[in-house]
Parts: sequence; structure tokens; C-alpha cells
Amino acid sequence: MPPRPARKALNTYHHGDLRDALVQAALHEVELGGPEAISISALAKKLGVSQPAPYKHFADRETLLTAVTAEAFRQFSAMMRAAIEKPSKQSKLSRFAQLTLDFGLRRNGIYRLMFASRTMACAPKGSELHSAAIETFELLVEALEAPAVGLLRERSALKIWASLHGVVMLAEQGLLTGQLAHVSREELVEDIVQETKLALSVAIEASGKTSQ
Amino acid sequence: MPPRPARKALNTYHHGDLRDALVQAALHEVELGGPEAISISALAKKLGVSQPAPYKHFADRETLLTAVTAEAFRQFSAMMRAAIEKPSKQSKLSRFAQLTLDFGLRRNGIYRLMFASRTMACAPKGSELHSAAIETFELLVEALEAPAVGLLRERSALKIWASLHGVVMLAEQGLLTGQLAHVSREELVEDIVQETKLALSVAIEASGKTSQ
DNA sequence: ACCGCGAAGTTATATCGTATTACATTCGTG
DNA sequence: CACGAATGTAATACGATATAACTTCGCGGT
Repeated sequence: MPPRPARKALNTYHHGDLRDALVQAALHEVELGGPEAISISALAKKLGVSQPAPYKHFADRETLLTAVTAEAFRQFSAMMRAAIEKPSKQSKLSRFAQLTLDFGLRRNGIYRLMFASRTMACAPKGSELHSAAIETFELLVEALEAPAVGLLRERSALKIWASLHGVVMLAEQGLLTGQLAHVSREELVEDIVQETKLALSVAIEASGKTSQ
Repeated sequence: MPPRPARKALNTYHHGDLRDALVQAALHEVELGGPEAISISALAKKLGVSQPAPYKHFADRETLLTAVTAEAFRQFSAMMRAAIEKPSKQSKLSRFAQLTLDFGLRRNGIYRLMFASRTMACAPKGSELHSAAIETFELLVEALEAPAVGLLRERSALKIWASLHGVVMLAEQGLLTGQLAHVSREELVEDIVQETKLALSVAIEASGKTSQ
């Protein structure tokens, strides 16, 4: 979908680009208070339009949330792409993983919108949102830097994706404190990365022998 | 549902055991529609009391949710304990993992309440809820059946906990479909279990050598 | 140039859920 | 048995979602 032409404010009556303004403002709100925090009427007030104005652009709260989530995925993907393309001493996978952790904790509201809300679960398969999520996953597969050997690569990507998600959630829920605080989050993530790499190379070798 | 085992309905005016009835009814609602689905007034109507009655037992919606979450953890723990104590061909860890996956998908509303809502994140350290969560984690550590060697065991438990959580979330969000559908959820979980066991035994051996 | 249609905003309103206040009923204990 | 604490009710304020009916204004066709 091409970005809206971003029409200028024509006059005081019409906002000019309310749809996009809503998504951006909502993203900001979500960042602070999570998915539950966004309120159509609050956003309308903040943007200086009447309370029902947003409904001209989004059928209901859910629809707005979906659009916001898609935008969040796009921003996340862009960040990750930039990170794994920049040359570095660390491996791409390592950077991907650490950045995910960082994002998940620093911008936890948005992270939860993307990965822990019902919004995603309700997105139909071909939807804008579903595609954006798939694309992000592809980026992770790319970051693995593994040769394409059947499903092994996807499986590894899946495992690390799941692990990262779990670490973020646990950390944010305060379940990495107490006795577990001794294991730092970063250390844990790096551990997972190395384990994944190891398991993948072992699996590849095994599959190579099998096919000989 | 059996009539209140605790106190009998004394008369028509007082319910008799509203607090517990609220938690149970809420649990039922959450199971169907997730954490967002519970509404104080709907519960009151369902239980045949006036709308503000629940506020005599819970200060607000959040407080009720917290109590419901704690109850959910207790039920989860009880289920897991039963599962890992029953002798079986599979390893305890394997059963714990598969059951977690099953629970996470079948009773996803409750799972999300426990592991993907803000409720947990807000629970203070010593709270009933926090303790219940910790206890569940201890159960996982026990299921690992590993000798106590410093933090290695906790770290492994953490990794598998995180991974399981991730798999459940991804599966529920429809991100394990498409090309990834070929990898079954159960297979993936078993894979994670084996990987965890391997990594742990390797780590233990390494630490053994180090300390010699 | 104009006209009119449709997109985008407005005011007014219905409905629902949360939460508080003030009042009523019952339990249980001195 | 009387009284206070617990637990319930009725009445109400508030805020958010959502819809309906009306208004404004850009734009495209004639």
C-alpha cells in the first residue's frame, strides 16, 4: 500500500491526514501504556478533532489496533534490516537477537501489541498485518546466514524466535529476578544464539551425511 | 458446577460465597474470551447479584484479574505436578513441555492471562500471584531432573520455559502456518526438549572439568 | 464557471462498563 | 439482644464505544 499522499491541512474543518495521524499517535500511546491504553476518544481529543471523527477511517477500535500493529511491524523490520546489513564484529543473528531483546524491553508496549495481543491472532492470512509479520520472520531467517537445506533453517529460526519471545516476556514480567537475576538477559540471549547455531550446524551435517 | 461447597446460601439476600464464585466464573469467561473478556457487571449478572456487589470483594477489575491469575497458576501447577509424578515412558521434562503446549493452545485465554497479560508484570514480588508463578517455575526445574550445579539448572529451565512460551504464542498467532506448518508443534517442542537436555549435560560436564 | 457527489468532519445520542456513595440486611459475638 | 462488621442493593457520575443525521469542502464532469 503506497503511503497516503499526506495532504496538507486544507482548512480548519478538515484535518488533512487524520488516518495517518491517528496511527502515529496511537503508536505513541501504545509505547507508553500498552495495547489497552489506546482510546479512540482520547486520540481524537489529542489531535483536536471531534470524538467520532476517527470512525471515518477505522470501523472500530480493533481495526485501528490492527493498522497500528502493522505499522509497528514495518518499523521493527526496518530497524532490523538496518542492523543486520551494517557490518559488525558480531554475527547478524547475534545482533538480531540482542536488538529484539532491547526492543522488547524498552518499547514493551509496542512489543506486546505485536507479539502478545490478540490482534495478531485475529489477522487473516493474506492481510496487511499477517504479511508484515511474515516479512519480519524472513528477516530472521536471513540473519541466520545458513545455507538453504530444506526446513532446517526455518525450524532453527522458529526456535530462536520463540526463545527470544519467551525471554522478553519473562523479563518484563519480573520472572527473571530473584535467584535468576544472576543470569543477565543479554547473557541468556547470547547463550540461546550460540545454542541455536550449534544445533543448526549439527543438523546440517547430519542431513548431509544422510543424503550421501 | 456443584453448589457452593463452602458456605451455603444463607438466604436470598446474601450470596454466601461471592468472592470465590466470582473467581471461578471469571476463570470460565477468560477461558473463552481471554483476559479482555471479563466484565464485572457481566459476572454480577451471571451470578444473580447486583452490579456493584463484586466491589465488596475486589477493589477493581485489576484486582479481580490478579486473583483469577493466581488461581489459574495454582490449577496449572496442580496439573503439572500430577503429570510429572505419574510414572511414564517419557521423561518428566518432555511431559511438562508437551502439556504446557497443550494447555497453551486448548486453554489459550487462561494461558494468556498467566503469561501474556500485564497482570503478572504488575504483581509485586511477595504477592500471592508472584509466589504462585515462582512455584510453577520450581516445578519445571524439578522436571529437568538435573543435579544441582550452581545456576546451570536454573538457566536451562529458563531457556526451555522461554522457548515453550514462544512456541505457544507463535502457534496461537498463526505464525506456524504456511511453510512452517510442516514442522508440527509437538515435534518442535520435543526438539526443544532434547536440545535443552543436551546443552545442559554438556554444560555440566564442562563445569565439572573446570572445577577439577 | 458551476454543480453535485462523496470524502471527511460535526453535533447529538444510545448503550455499556467501571466505580463511588449512601442505604439496607444479615451474621455473629459480647 | 443489641450492635458492629460484612455483605448486599439502589442510585448515580463518568468515560468510552459506536451510530445517526447533518455540514463542509475538494474535485471531477459538463
